[in-house]
Amino acid sequence: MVPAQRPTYSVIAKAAGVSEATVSRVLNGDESVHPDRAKRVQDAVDKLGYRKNRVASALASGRSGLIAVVIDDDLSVFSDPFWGTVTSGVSRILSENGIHTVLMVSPVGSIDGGVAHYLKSGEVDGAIFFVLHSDALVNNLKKSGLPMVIAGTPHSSLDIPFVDTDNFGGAYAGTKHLINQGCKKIAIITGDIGTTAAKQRLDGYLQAFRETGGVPAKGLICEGDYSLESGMHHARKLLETHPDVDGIFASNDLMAAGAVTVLQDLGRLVPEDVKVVGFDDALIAQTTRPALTTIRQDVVALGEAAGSLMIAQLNGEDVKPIITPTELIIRASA
Amino acid sequence: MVPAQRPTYSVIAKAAGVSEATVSRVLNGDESVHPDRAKRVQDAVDKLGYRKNRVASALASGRSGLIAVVIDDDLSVFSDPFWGTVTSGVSRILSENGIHTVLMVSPVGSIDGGVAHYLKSGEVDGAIFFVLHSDALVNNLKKSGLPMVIAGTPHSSLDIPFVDTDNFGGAYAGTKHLINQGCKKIAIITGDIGTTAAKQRLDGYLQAFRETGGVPAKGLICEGDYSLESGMHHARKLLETHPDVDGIFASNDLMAAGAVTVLQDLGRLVPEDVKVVGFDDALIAQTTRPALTTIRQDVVALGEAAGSLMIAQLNGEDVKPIITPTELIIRASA
DNA sequence: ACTACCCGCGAAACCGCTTTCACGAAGTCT
DNA sequence: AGACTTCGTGAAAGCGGTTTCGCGGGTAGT
Repeated sequence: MVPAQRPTYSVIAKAAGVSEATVSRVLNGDESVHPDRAKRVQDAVDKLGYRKNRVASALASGRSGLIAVVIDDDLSVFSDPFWGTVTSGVSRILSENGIHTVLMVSPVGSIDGGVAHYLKSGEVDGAIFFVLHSDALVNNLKKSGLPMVIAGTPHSSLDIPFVDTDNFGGAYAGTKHLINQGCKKIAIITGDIGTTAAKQRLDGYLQAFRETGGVPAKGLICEGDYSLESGMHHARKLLETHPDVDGIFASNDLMAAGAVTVLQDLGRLVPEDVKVVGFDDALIAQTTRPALTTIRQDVVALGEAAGSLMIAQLNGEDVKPIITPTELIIRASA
Repeated sequence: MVPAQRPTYSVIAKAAGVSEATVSRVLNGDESVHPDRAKRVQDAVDKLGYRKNRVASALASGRSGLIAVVIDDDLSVFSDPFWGTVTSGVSRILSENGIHTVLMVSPVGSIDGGVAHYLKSGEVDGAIFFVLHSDALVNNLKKSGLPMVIAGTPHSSLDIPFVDTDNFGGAYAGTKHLINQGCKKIAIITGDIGTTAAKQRLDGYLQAFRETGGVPAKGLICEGDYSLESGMHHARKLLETHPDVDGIFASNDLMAAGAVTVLQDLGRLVPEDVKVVGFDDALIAQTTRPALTTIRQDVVALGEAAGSLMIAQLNGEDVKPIITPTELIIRASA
């Protein structure tokens, strides 16, 4: 069975009695074509079920209609639903705009690796980066003029548009909630402090603290790394150094869950003796007993924001970073 | 800054003192070129850092170098890290073969929707499908000759290559483990029974049961839907109808986690009173307390298998379905 | 030694769309 | 009324590869 040959400009042009150039103009929204002829073209297109050949179009115009989503092939992607969810948000928005998402799961470390070459090669019209351990690549790419969006706050203050959760605000709200619940001695277990998100959450915590007029005692700030184990480890340590701790803000739910487990193992009641707040509203927040009070971030919205920021750039619009709001979800742990 | 113009065939051809046709032949592995000239071309390519323009190549050859990964925009993708992980496995294998992965997160229901059109349009060289609620689309697409791979067992026995976890074997092993641990009354909470995976896991459970000579009592087979809530719901119901249940095999870890939570809430000790086995070895299996004994499936391997099956097809090789093995991971819950 | 093949290679057409350029018609200005 | 713009449009030149076609020389067959 020969797959029905799709019509080309030449066919449409003939059918509409115009030149191929005019067909192209109509199909690309050039206003200067006379409405009558435009309509003739449109009719022919509809009638013949014409669909533009993306590849030919890309070759001629230099625009591929492809956006790369670059994910550092380090960790995260596996086991963490977070990035998958963001990606699907991105993909949805882009495809609504006729743009496809190509996935690059690859080590992003070097300025000069395969990814860098690919992105510079003009095969994609833009790139969205996840999980930045370093700004080096992005910084370098900026010179090439490639439209980019970073998901997560970049380290340095490049003027590259980014989207991020309101880490500061979320942490502030979580800490504030502990304060409002009457906690007097509130610790924080931070995430990997090499990430800006962890720093911002710490800042939110500090801000809430500051407003009470106090300063967190030394030792109440524990540097974790987002893992369950680090949550457990720091909870244990906290109970040794500060047996009177009565509130813990953890920078993610995993660490919060670890902390809860240890607290209970060591005879503390949650939330009666110690209240715990997490961050993310991941699944584990619901399955932990007591269920975790936590800061929900809207991951899909984050992806959609990244997508729309990219679209805006492609349209030559000025773009500003987007910070998506968080929401305090009150459950049983605080 | 003008981005350094990349060299084209014309430049390479001149540098090597051959025609563009010869350059093309060399770069596409045509054996018929004399080794000496081939080497001259190769040297020129290396020296000038030539990289083929994918788009131009696609237009001329009709092969785009793109494979679509089609994910039904229903559920799963969100909250379940599974598909993200498979996708990254696919992506890795494909990119090793110079092929890019384009992501389509979209409703796959209709035979005639946007996805179908896109896939038929020849813009991609093949498609890998995830999560099939219906074989209709795939079945229809088969006629067009598009190379396809299905991740997960298809419903009907199309002769489309697929990759899947050994659902039957895994469930059998999990149930067997419960039996070996001395459980007398073992329930199963199945996944969405509309999926073949759920059916196969149920079959594995039944098989293990059958070998004991017994038949599962009515009401021990609970039809869940892979969600945390359904795990909780059915655990609650089980305790009502069969208070003496002493083993639960859940078709995924999420439901297992839900079941454990409920069991504990209702005063049962896990694993002392009731033993629980999950499936997947997802992150939540490790974070649940007690940590879940579960059936690990190698999700990355699954993705890689899907990728390599696609590569094989593109190379015109004959392909057979791939079933990846599972492994019983014994933790604390059983 | 003469015809029949085969083989490596270059010329050129072609893939389907975009964009520049120039031309004729219509409109504007002095 | 003549000179100068402006505007809509088509012809044609790409975009950067791939592939068909046919040529010339070497090999094989008789």
